[in-house]
Formats: sequence, structure tokens, C-alpha cells
Amino acid sequence: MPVEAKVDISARPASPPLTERQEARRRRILHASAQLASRGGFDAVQMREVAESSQVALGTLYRYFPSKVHLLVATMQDQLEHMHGTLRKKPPAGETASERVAETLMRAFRALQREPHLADAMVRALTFADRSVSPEVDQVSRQTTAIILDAMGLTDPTPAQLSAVRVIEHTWHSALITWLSGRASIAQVKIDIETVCRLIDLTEPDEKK
Amino acid sequence: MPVEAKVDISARPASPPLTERQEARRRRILHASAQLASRGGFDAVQMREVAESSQVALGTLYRYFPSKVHLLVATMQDQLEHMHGTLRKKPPAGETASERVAETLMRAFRALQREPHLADAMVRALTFADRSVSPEVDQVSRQTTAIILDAMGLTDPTPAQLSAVRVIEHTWHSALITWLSGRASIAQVKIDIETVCRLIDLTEPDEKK
DNA sequence: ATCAAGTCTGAAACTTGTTCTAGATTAGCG
DNA sequence: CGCTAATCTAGAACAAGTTTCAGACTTGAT
Repeated sequence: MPVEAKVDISARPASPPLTERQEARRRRILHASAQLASRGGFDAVQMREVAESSQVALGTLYRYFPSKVHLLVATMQDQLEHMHGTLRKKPPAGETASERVAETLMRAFRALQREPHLADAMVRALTFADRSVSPEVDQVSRQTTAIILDAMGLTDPTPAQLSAVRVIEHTWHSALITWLSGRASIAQVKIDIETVCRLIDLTEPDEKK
Repeated sequence: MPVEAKVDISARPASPPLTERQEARRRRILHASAQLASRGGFDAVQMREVAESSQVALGTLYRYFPSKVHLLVATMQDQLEHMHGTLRKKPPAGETASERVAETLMRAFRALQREPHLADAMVRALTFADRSVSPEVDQVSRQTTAIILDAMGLTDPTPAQLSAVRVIEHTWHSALITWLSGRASIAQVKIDIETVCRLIDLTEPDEKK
């Protein structure tokens, strides 16, 4: 039994370029997804509703995004691009790299606080994603890494710095989850971010090596 | 409309003590859960199957564990207790606190590698859990904190040390997820753990303050 | 031992993610 | 234009988590 090649059209450098109407459909779907998510979070994004809101048949929705998690992760990619653009315009002002990274992440955090339900939907999808969504989740991860490296002001990071960035991302995701599930306060998240950002300082004094 | 008080019997210091048969039921359920999880991970733990395997009616299963996520988080609590016991017997041998913590987490990681599907089920449940599972997730978190503090050999940690531990836990959870979803290798997880554990060293030299 | 309250069972029903199907539409091409 | 393959639609069907309910069984107190 051949496993029907089920291609995720939303994969970034998509194989066949989308027609105009298809691009429009994709936009409508992502918009509906974000809208519903903004209301009630992960649970409120119901595939039938997304389909209806975006004027698309359920089957079509599934052709564009092979699962709810795919859809929400794509929604996150979308939002992340916005965010990266916004952040680029006003770079963080901190003295040290770790300050700038912490400032950047806190800025992103405040943006998420404005739409906590949307944040819930996206982050839950991200961490719940299984292997079938790996490419998309990886893309989100790369984007996040790029944002952090931007804040550090680095063009070619050392391995030690990349490790620090990885750990910062881990902390960022996990801290968001504890906040979203009400187990950590905003202040606590701030502390966690600031704490992990000190790791960057450990990678700075590399002249002694 | 009164929100029917739906008490999770599995909550640790349970309100009414369970009878023997109830305790036995609870054990059977957790055992079946772990067994099914060991096979196919999160998806393989199907409530109907758990009920059947543990010789309990579906409704009863839901009385003991109000959702699949509750069940899996309870399963994790159970496993964590084992683990803590095991770890206590052979304390880590490292010189510094950060080495001992890294060693302890790597030991736990190797245990998880032996049952990757079970790990998948438990960790996915943990990060997917919403507010209704907060108490149970918190309990898991406290247990994890205890394990790490044990490894550090601390009785009363400073706030800075607690922050470091929080970040280590964040990294631990998130690194596990990237490993489970195939986006990070075992080696990568090792590096991440070792990297974050250096944070502990930053809290050591407190005599100069 | 007996009664009331609480618990367990088996089965059906409901919800929402996902798949499938048959027929209409659209896109690209000669 | 007219054809063919791909895409889209509406709607049914299926799967698994969750809820509900009537009746049988236990438990604890009298």
C-alpha cells in the first residue's frame, strides 16, 4: 500500500508555485486561524470553523494544512515573520549582548501578552507537534534563532554561542508554557529569561582561549 | 449553571483515603497506561484500551483521571518517583555541582531512551497540559526540582540557585521534546544539558558578594 | 442485617479531528 | 475553443476523547 504522497502546500519554498487564488485561500485560512485562536486559544481553532470562516471546504483546508497542528505552526511562522520585521525596526538598546537578547525576548513576550489566547494556540501546537511537523517546527526554530542572533549582533557565532542560543530557546519555549498554563507569573518568566541570558556572558571572554 | 465539582482522585494527598480495591484499580490503570504508552507513545494510549486493559469501565477510568492528559501526567509522577528512588541509591560522582546535575540528568535521559515511546507519551502530555492539570504538573515540577537540588547537594538554595534550577528544568523539558520529535540528536541534548548546567557555576562564587 | 449514599459497570451518545467520495470547477495546453 | 488533469466543494463517514445514564454493587453507619 503506497503511502499517498501528502504534500504540505504550506511548506515554505513550495514545490509548485501557487496561483493567485490559491495564495488568497491560504491567506484567508491563516487569517481565520489566527482570529479563532485569538478568541479561545488552541481549543477554539476548530477545523470546521476555520474552513467555514475562510470560505473553503474542509477537504481543501486539509489539502493546504494536513493537520490542525500544521495549521497552527504555519500561523506561528506567519506571526514570527511580523515580529522579526517589527523588531528589526527598533533594535534593542542594551549594552551587552545578554541584555539585548533579554530585552528582545521580553519585547516579544509583551506582544504575546496582548493576545494570550493566540499565544496559547501557537505554543501548544509547537510543543505538541510530532515528527510529521518537524520541518515546519524547525523553520520556526530557525527564525527564532535568527531573531536572537540579531539581538546579539552576531554574524558568525561560535559553537559555544550557538549552544547558548539553543538553551535560551529551550528556556523561552518552556517558560512560555508555564506562563500559559498559569503556573508561572509574568515576573517569573522575566526572571527566567534574564537568568538564562547570562549564559551568553560565559561565551564572551573568548580572548583568553 | 454550577460547574460540577469534578475531583481528580489521583491528586496526591487525596481528600478521602482510597479503599484497598480502589487503590488496586488506580494501580492497574497506571500500569496499563504505562504499558500502552511503552508501545506506541501518546497516540497508543487510548482511553477505551486503558479501561479494558485495567478491567475498569470507561466511566470509572474518567472518575479516577478526568482526562487522558491527567492520566499521563499521573503516569509520569509515578515513574518520576521510581527514578528519584533509583537516583538516590547511586548519587552522582562529579566534582562540582554542575557536573553532578548534568550527570544526573543524563542518567535520567538514558533511562528515557530505553522507553522512548513512554517518554513521548509522558512529555507530550506534560507540555500539552492546560490549566486544569496545573496542580499535577506542578507536582511533577516539584519532584524534578527536588531531584536536581539533591544532585547539587543543597539543603537550602539561594534565590539565584533556584532560578538556575528553573532554567535547567526548562531546558530539560524542551530538549526532551526536540529529541522526541526527531529534531535533535542524543548528542545535541547532552550538549544542551551540559551548557545549561554551567549556569550553576555562576551561582557558586557567592563569597565575593 | 439493613438502608442510604456513594461507586462501578456497560452501553450509547456526543464532539471534534481526520478521511473519503462523487461530482463541479479551474488551470494549462494544443 | 475543447480537452485533461488537477483542484475544489459538499457532505457523509470514521476515530478517539469525553459525557451521560440506568441499573448493579459496595461501603459505612445504624
